[in-house]
Amino acid sequence: MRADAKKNYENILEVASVVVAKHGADASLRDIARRAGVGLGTLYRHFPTREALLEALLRAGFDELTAKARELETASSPDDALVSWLRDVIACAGNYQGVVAAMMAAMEDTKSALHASCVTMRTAGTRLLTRAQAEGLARTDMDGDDLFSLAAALAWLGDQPSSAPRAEHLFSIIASAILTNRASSDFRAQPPL
Amino acid sequence: MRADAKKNYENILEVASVVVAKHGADASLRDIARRAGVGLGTLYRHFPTREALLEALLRAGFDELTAKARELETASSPDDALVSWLRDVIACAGNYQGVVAAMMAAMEDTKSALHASCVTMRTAGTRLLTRAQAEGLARTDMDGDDLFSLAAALAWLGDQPSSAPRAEHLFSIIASAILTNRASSDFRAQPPL
DNA sequence: ACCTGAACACCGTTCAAGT
DNA sequence: ACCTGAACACCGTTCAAGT
Repeated sequence: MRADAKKNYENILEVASVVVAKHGADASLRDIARRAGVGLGTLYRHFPTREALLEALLRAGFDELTAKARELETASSPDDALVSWLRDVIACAGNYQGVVAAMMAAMEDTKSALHASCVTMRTAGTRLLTRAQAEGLARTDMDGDDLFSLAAALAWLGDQPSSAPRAEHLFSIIASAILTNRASSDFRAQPPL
Repeated sequence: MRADAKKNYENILEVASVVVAKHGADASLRDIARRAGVGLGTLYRHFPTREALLEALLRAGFDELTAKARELETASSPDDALVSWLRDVIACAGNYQGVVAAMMAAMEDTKSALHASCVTMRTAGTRLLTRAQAEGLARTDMDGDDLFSLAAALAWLGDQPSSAPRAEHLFSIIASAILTNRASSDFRAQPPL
C-alpha cells in the first residue's frame, strides 16, 4: 500500500471510530469522508461496504475477545469463564450502538465482511458453553447459536435508552437462565462485599 | 372529517399495512404515499410522524392485548397467564419488523405517538407479573420494566433472520428465568402430547 | 378543509476524469 | 495506483399554491 493511501486508510478509521461511536452503526459515510478530508470514493475504495468499515473498527476488540476466551478456558472455572466472557462480548458490541444488528445480519450472510468475525465469536462462546455444560454448570438444552442470540439481545437492550440503565440486571436474569445452580446475585458486575 | 379525507386516511393505512409488513418500520413514507395514490403532504397531514402511522397500524393489536390481559387475570393461573400474554405481545410486535425498536424509543419519549400504548402495555404486563410474584410463581427481583425489556428483546430476536428460527426456544429459555419452579419445556407453543 | 407536489437538504453508490 | 467529486436515484420534511 502506498504511503498516502495508508495514511488515508488510518485517518478514515480514526474519524469513523469517533463518528460511529457518537451516531451509531448507521452513521453517514459521507459525513465520515468529509470529516476525514477525503473524497467519498476514497472511503469506498478502502471500505467497499459499511460492514467492511465496521469490521475494521471492531477487529481489535474481537481479537481481544478471542484471546480472552482461550485464556479463560484454562484460568477460570467453567461457569465463571462463561459469564465473564459473555459480559465482555456484550460490552464490546456496546461500544458502537447498532452494531449488534449488523452482526446478527452478518451471521446469515457469508459474503459480509463481518461474517468471519462473528462466526469466530460464536465458536469461542460455544466452547465455553460446552465446557460448562459438561460439568453440569450450564443448561444442556441450548447451543452456541442460542448463546450468541442471547448475548446479542442483551447488547441490543444496552443500546436502547429505556433498558440501558437496567442492562446489568437484565444480564443477571438471563445469566441465571443459562447457568444452573447459581443465584442471580452471583452475576453482578461488582460482587457484594 | 370530510368523506374524501376519511377515504384517504383509510387508504393510506391499508397500503401502509402492506408496505410496512414487507419492508419493516423504516419503510419509505414516500413509497406508501405513492402506492396509496395520495400526495406526500396528505400522508403527513393524517400522520404527522412515523410513530403516528405505526401507532395506527398497531392500535387494533394493542387493544386486543389489553383486553386479553384483563381476561387472563381471572381466567388463568397466574403463571400461565403471564407466559401466554407475553407470547402474544411478542407475536404482535413481530407483525411488523423493526417496530419493537420504535416502541422502546417511545417508552422514553413522552411526546411519541406510541408512548401511551407502550405504557399501557407495560402496565398490563406488570399486573400479570405482580400477580404471579404474589403467588411465588415468578422471580421477585424483577419489575414491569424488566418484563417489558425482555419481551422487547425476544421480539427483536424474532426480527433477526439468524435467530428467528429459534425464537420459540429462546422464549422458553427466558420464560424459565422469569417463572420459578417450572421446567423450560412447559413453555413450548405446542405442548407435548 | 383538504390536497398536491415542488423545493430543500440530506443519503448511498458508482464511475469518468484527473494526478 | 490512487484520489476526487459530480451524477444518479433515492430519502424525510416543509409549505406555497391550488380546489
